[in-house]
Amino acid sequence: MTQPATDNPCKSCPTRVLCLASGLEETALDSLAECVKPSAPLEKGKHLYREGNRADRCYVVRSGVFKTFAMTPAGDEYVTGFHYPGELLGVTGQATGRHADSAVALETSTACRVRLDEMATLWEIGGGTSLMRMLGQSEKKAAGSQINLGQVRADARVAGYLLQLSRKQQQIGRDKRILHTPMSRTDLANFLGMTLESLSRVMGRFSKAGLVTSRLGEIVIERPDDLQALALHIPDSD
Amino acid sequence: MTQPATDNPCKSCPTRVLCLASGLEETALDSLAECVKPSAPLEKGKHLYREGNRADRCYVVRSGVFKTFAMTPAGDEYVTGFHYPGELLGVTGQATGRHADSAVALETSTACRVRLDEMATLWEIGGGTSLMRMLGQSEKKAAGSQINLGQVRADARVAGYLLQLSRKQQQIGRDKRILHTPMSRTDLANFLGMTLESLSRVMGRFSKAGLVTSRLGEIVIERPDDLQALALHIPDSD
DNA sequence: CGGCGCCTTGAGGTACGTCAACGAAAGTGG
DNA sequence: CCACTTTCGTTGACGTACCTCAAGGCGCCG
Repeated sequence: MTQPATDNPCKSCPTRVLCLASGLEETALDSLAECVKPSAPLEKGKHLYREGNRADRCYVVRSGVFKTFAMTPAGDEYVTGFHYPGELLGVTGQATGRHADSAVALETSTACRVRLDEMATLWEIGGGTSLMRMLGQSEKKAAGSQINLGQVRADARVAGYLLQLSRKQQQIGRDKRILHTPMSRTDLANFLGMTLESLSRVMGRFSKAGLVTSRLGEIVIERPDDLQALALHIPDSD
Repeated sequence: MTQPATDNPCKSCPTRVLCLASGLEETALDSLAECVKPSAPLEKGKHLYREGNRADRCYVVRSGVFKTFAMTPAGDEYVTGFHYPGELLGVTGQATGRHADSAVALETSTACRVRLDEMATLWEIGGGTSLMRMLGQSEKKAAGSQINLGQVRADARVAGYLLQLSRKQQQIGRDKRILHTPMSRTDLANFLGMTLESLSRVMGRFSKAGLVTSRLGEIVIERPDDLQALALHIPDSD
């Protein structure tokens, strides 16, 4: 980095190409930085927002990983997704003005706030299409998950999700073979609609077959083509 | 209706309270009608848009029901959702500029087009919060489906979806007990991640137990509480 | 060392997929 | 108007993948 430290967090943001800043003139970034404020780092386990909170803003993941989930009246947790840099969070809350899910950091993470009442200016400075693009990605990811969860076989659901994560890694400029997975097996199984034991067995089978190797907090894809054959093709859910 | 026929389709729209028009001043509706054009009625089986088409707009269902789906390279169809009046369609296409799914009318239906390049004016006339509200509902619906599909038992998935439809019926001002279901069993089973036969058996069991009665193209919920007990509670997915 | 998460591994039951035959409704042609 | 075909939904028998219950490694921290 030869350029000096700037007080504009958008100009120095590592994920700006994924974000609202994408496609904006350099000069518009100053205006953008007034609508979009990065949060202080949230440590593992800290909430970005909670179910029931007022939802007068939404968020963009800047670094780290977040988990979103909802509770049943019985107190069971239902994981609705894992969210990597460049992804929108908290949009569901805009339906009613109160968040319908909770978001918690799975490791030290940061997110940018976008206030709802600043969005009009966001459109004025030309960030509207970026916003729509991100919303589209968010819906597309949801649709991809939907198809993936529709799969009957547990192997297919796991393989499909690993590939989705792989695409995400590639999109944020990392090695697509190395999946960064700070979530617990419990959460992952919950999200994929299976039991902890089933997920463990599937991963065991994948490892034994040489499809993947799993270290602590990461999974390495060794043979993507074979995984692809197990999963059905998901319409590019980046 | 005592008022004369108007050439502003938004003012005469039966679903305007669900739509972008909600919350707008009466005077702003004229501006809104310039951004939002209703389509001619689409007959059953006609496409609103197709996978791969340019996505320079999105849609709001005005009447009828649409099915969205994607194809695998193998040619299998994957149903991603059924969409009732007041729901947004085609947002996923904004991610890349090309539609990632196809939308087809399940009965004679209409939808309003919202051109992407008109959205800036939509924000100017105050429709931005309505748009965000609708986007939020769309995401919320997706999250609800996600949780529902995460259910292991087929009974729970079916019960959960019937209740979701029930809420939708109520929202659009119809009897919440009577579900309007123009989709084929095949499509419904596909969407719910089970086989035709399983769905048939589940419905048979529900009918025999007196939980529902199913006529042609509609399902009547007789004992919502018992259905609720079968489904886990889904966070209000209106 | 002992307690506690977190994950793995094992044994057994069952819900759902698969295959296949049947029935009912709707569109077609004579 | 009635056989024919086609589509769609129901019902049955059987196998299997996954859930359930339960016990057993590991790593972490007191």
